[in-house]
Amino acid sequence: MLDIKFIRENPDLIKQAARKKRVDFDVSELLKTDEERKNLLAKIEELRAKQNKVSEKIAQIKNDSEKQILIESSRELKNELSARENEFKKLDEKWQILMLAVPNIPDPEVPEGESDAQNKEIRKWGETPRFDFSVKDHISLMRDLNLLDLERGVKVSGFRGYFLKGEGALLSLALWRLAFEILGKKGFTAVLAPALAREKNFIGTGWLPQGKEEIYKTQDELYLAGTAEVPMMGYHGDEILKEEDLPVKYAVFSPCFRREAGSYGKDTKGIYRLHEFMKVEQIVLCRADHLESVKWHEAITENSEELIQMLGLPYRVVVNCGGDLGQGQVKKYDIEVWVPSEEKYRESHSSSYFHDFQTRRLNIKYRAADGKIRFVHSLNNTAVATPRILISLFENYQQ
RNA sequence: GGAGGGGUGGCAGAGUGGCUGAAUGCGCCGGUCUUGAAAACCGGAGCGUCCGCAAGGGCGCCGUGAGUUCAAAUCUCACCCCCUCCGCCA
Repeated sequence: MLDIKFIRENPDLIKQAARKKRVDFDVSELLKTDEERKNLLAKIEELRAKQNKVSEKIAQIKNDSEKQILIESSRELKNELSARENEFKKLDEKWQILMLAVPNIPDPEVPEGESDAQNKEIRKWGETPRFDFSVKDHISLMRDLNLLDLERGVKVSGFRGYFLKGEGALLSLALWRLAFEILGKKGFTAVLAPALAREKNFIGTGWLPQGKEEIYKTQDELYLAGTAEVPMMGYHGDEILKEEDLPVKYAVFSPCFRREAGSYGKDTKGIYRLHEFMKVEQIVLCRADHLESVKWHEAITENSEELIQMLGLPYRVVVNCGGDLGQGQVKKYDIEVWVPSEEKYRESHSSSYFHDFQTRRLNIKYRAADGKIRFVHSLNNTAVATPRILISLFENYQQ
């Protein structure tokens, strides 16, 4: 969500943002609705002011017949008011829907492009390994060592189901622990978060309403989060933080659930794309300052690079193009690790910042040093996601 | 699953239809006193939004939403959450 005042003053920026993000959004419709809404609200408030004055008089007057006359006139006001209020309710609903669809403004450094194919590499680390034998993929490597059971995974869990066993299971635990270790040293608080969360957390983070197809819904009006970003951002919802407590930094572990609705044919083999996986996520809430956001964006990206470097995996960092950005994201880096069986770098981490797009929806503020209350800025990045990272780990180190 | 109690400002806690945006206490901010502090005393202070250069003013906000009423923190209904007891349970 953006500030309506900002939208009123900068409709062209919104227009450009929608174009760059390849989002279909009509600012002029929002502005028209906003204008109507504002005018109607002014009218309603005027009527209420009158109503309040009359009410006050009624309370004071003793004379019964005079009182009756006032009550009669108040009744008329009431009728007019409720008609206007009904009108307003419809208009406001439309306004809300449009407001939730407004894309955040991408950073000028975000490259033009339709999809991840146009993401731009900004740096590379490590040598891609050369093998003097024919390379196996992670599926056969892990299956041969009895660390992964996809067949029984599907039997039990359905399409994209899996079991990790033995050292495959233990290695996963070790990776989460390593992520907590590295981030703990940098002042991140370790958190185990629920994956089951209320709808408002999904709207707040921008996963809903647009991503409806991607999310599992339970029969109790709760949803399964696709990332710990959802519960962890909701954690401070409706709070006013102290400036001296910023930045707030969390390393959050949670299971992650994704329907993968738009990718039925994609990555159907192995453990790259799953309905259920585990992840340690970095979450940062910082002061409402662009440079502060940029600083932390670089920092959380480097944290993940540090982890990948410790694992000795060749990787590259790309800056995502406009068409590959989420609605709320200002800028995003993906880290892609080398997958020998595909001879490609593939996404393992995703690092983005949002300015106050999420915190405005979630109502997360802080009292700044000047006494003003502002929305904090939010950022997040993967620390490590399993089992996906295992693909590179097994394939790059095969002998 | 059953029975009961409750959600009010940073916190505690009054308030059962108009004089209540809300008593009181604690905490917070400013001042007096003091070498300095504490105590005491005096004063101040909610959030959002709209109009306005400003001073100021309008509207909304007592868990959420709907309703009754000329008028709702206060009455009615639904929902959410918390607490106590019983049952079940990793």
